[in-house]
Amino acid sequence: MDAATRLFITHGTSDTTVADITEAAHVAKGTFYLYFDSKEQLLAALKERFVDEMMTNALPFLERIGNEDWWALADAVADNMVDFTLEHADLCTFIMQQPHTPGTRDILADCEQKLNAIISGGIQVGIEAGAFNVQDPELAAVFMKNGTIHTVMEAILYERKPDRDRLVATVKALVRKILAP
Amino acid sequence: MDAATRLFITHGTSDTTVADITEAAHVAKGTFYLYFDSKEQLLAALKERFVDEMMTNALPFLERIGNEDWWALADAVADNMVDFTLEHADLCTFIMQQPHTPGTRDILADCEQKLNAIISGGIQVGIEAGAFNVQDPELAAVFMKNGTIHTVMEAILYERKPDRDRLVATVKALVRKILAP
Amino acid sequence: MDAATRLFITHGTSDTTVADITEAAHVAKGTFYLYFDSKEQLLAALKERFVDEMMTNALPFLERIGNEDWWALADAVADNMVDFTLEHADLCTFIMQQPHTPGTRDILADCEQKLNAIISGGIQVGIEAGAFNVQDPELAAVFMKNGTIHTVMEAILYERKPDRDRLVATVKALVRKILAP
Amino acid sequence: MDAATRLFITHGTSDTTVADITEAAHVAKGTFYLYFDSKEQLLAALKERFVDEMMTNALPFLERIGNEDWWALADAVADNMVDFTLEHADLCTFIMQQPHTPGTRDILADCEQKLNAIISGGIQVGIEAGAFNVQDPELAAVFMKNGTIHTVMEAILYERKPDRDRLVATVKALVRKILAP
DNA sequence: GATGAATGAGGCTTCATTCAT
DNA sequence: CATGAATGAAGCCTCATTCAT
Repeated sequence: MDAATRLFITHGTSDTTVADITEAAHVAKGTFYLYFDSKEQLLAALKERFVDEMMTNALPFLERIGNEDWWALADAVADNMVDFTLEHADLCTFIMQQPHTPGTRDILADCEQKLNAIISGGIQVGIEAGAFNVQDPELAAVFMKNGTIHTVMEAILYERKPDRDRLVATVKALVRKILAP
Repeated sequence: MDAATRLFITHGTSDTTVADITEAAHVAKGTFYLYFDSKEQLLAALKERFVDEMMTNALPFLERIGNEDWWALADAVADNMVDFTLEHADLCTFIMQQPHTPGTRDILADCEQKLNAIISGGIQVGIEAGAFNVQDPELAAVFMKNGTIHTVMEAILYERKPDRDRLVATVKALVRKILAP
Repeated sequence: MDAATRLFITHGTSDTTVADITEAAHVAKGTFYLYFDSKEQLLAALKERFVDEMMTNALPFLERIGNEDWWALADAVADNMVDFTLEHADLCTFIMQQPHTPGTRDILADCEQKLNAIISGGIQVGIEAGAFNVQDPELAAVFMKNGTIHTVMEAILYERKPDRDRLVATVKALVRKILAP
Repeated sequence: MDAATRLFITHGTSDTTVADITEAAHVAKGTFYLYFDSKEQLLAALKERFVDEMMTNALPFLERIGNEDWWALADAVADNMVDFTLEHADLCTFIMQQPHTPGTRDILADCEQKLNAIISGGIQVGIEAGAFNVQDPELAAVFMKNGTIHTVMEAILYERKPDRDRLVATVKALVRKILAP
C-alpha cells in the first residue's frame, strides 16, 4: 500500500500500473492479487485507510466541545487541521482527485459530511453558549474547513517548504474573525 | 468538446474513450484526430477554454478596484464567485481532479495564481485605503477563494438543488467578517 | 472462423489462444474483437454455424416422408448421415467435445433433439403405413443416429482413410434390420 | 480424485483450477503435488481408473463366449452396457470430451479398441456357431456399442430420471434384431 | 507429510491511433 | 473533409507450480 501510494501520488492513478506497484514493493505481480481483488479495490482500501486516519484524528475534538475555553478549542482545531493536511498532503491530493463521480455514495463523501457535522455542531454549541456568533453555522463550517485545507494544499503545491507557522497563524486569525460575535 | 465534457464529467477522464466521445458527437472516430492531436491534447484544450472563461470572468473586477465602495466590490466578487462556480461546477470538478502531478507547471496552476494575485492585490489596496484590515492578505485571499469555491462544490455534490441565495448570503457575510477591521 | 476451426480441431479449444487464431488468419489481435465479443462467443458462433448446416442438411428429408418408397428413404437417410459426418468429422469431434455442462440449454442440444424428433417421427409414420416395425421408435431413432455418427467418427479416428462404401453399406444393412417387421 | 471428478463434471476440466480441487478435498494446494505431478497427470490418472473399471467390467463376458446360450449372452452384454453407462454417465461424459486430439495414442482409445475387438470377436464366434448373422461384424460391433452408450448418455442428458428398464428393453430388442439371421 | 504464500509466464481484452478509401 | 476497419502495444488478471516453513 505504501509503494502504491508513492506511485499514485507521483504519477497519477491511471498511469501507475499494477506492475509498477509490485515492482516498487519488490514482489511478483501475482502477489498483488493475494491482497487486493483488483487495482480498483486497492484504491478503495487506500481511501478507507485515509478516512480512518481522518476520523481518528478528528474524534478527540468532539469530546472537548463545551469542556474548555471556546477560543482555545477553535485554535486547537485550526492548528490540527493545518498540521493534518500538511502531513497527509500527498494522500489528500490524489485521494480527493479520485473520480468522485456524482451519485457514487462513497466512503470519502460520508467522512467529509461527518466532519462537517462535527465542526458545525461545535460552532452551534459555542453560539448557544454565547461564545461565538455566526449566521449560518453549517455553511460556515464547510467554508472554514475547505478554506483551511485547500489553502494548505495550495501552499504545498506552489512552495517547496510551506511555512507552517504562517499558515497556522493566518488560519487561526481568520477562524477567530469568522466566529467572533 | 461539449460531448467530451459531458462524458468526462459523468464517467471520468480515463473511463471515457475516444470512441465514446465521437459516438456522442455523432462523428466517426477518425474525425476526432482532424481536430485534436490526441486525447490528452483535448484535455488541455478543455482546460484552456476553462481557464479563459475564468480569466474573462475575473478581469472586470481588476478594473473596479479602488473605483467604488470597497464593501460593494467585496460583495460583488463574492457574488460572482459563487455564481461562476455554480454554473461551471461540473467542469470545475473534473478539471480540478486532473492529475495535477506536482511539478507539472500547467495552465490551470498559472491561472489560479493569477486569480490569487488579483484578489490579494485588491485586499491590499483596500487595506491601504483603510477600508479592510487583514493580517496576511495573500493567504487570506487563498483562504476565501477556496472556502467559497469548495463550499459551493460541496453543496452541489450533496444537494440536488443548491440554495444559491443562502450560499451567496453566507459567503458575503463571512468575507465581510474576514475583511472587517 | 475457418482459421479458428482448424486450430480448435488440431490443438483443442483451450490450448488455442486468440493470438494463435489471429495469426493464422493473418490479422492483428485486436481485429478479432471487431467480429467477436470474446473467445467464448466465437465458439458459440461456430456451434451455431454447425447447427445451421446440420438442420439445412436434415430438413429436405422431412418433406420426403410418406412421399416415396420407405426403404429408399431409409437408405437415403443412412447414406446422407454417413456422408455428412464424414465431411464434418473434425467439426463434429470438437463441437461435441465442448463442455456440454449439464443444465446449459444450448443450441446444440436443441438441434440434436429436433433431429431425433424428425427421425423418430419418420419411423412412426412408416410404422403406421405398415412398412416398418419397431417397438420404441423414439429410442430406436436415437440409437441409430448415435450408432451411425459415432461409428463414422471412430472410423475417422482410427483409420487414415475410412472406407466410405463399407460404412454406408453396413449402416444401411443395420438400419434395415432394425426397421424390418 | 473424487473431488476432482465432481468438479470436472460440473464445471469442465479447464474451468476447474487446482485450487478448486484442493479446496473441495479440504487439503492445501501444495498437497496436490504430493500425489500428482500436474493437473494434466491427474486427468490421465482419472482416465486410467476409468479404463480399468471398463475393462474389469468387460472381461468376464469374454470368458462366457461360447459357454452358454448365445442370446442370453447378447442380452447380458446389452444389459450390462446400459447399466455401466448409467452408473458412470458423468465420468463418461467428461472423459470422452477430453481433447481427443487426433493422433494422440491414448489409453482411452486403446481401451475402446479392445472393447470393439471383444464384441466383434464374440459376434464372429456366434456367427460361426450359426447363432447370429451379420454382414460386417466389426462395424456392427462399433455401431451397437455406440448406439447403446450414446443413447443412454442422451437419456441422462435430457431426462432427470432416465427409465432404465425402457432403455434395457429397447437395446436388447435392437441388438437381437441386428444379430438375428 | 502438509501447508499456503509467493511466483511469473501467459492469456484475454481494451483502446488510442493510423490510413486507405 | 470524413470515415471506420485495422492495428498492436500495453494493461489487468489467472493459475499451475514451487518451496521455505
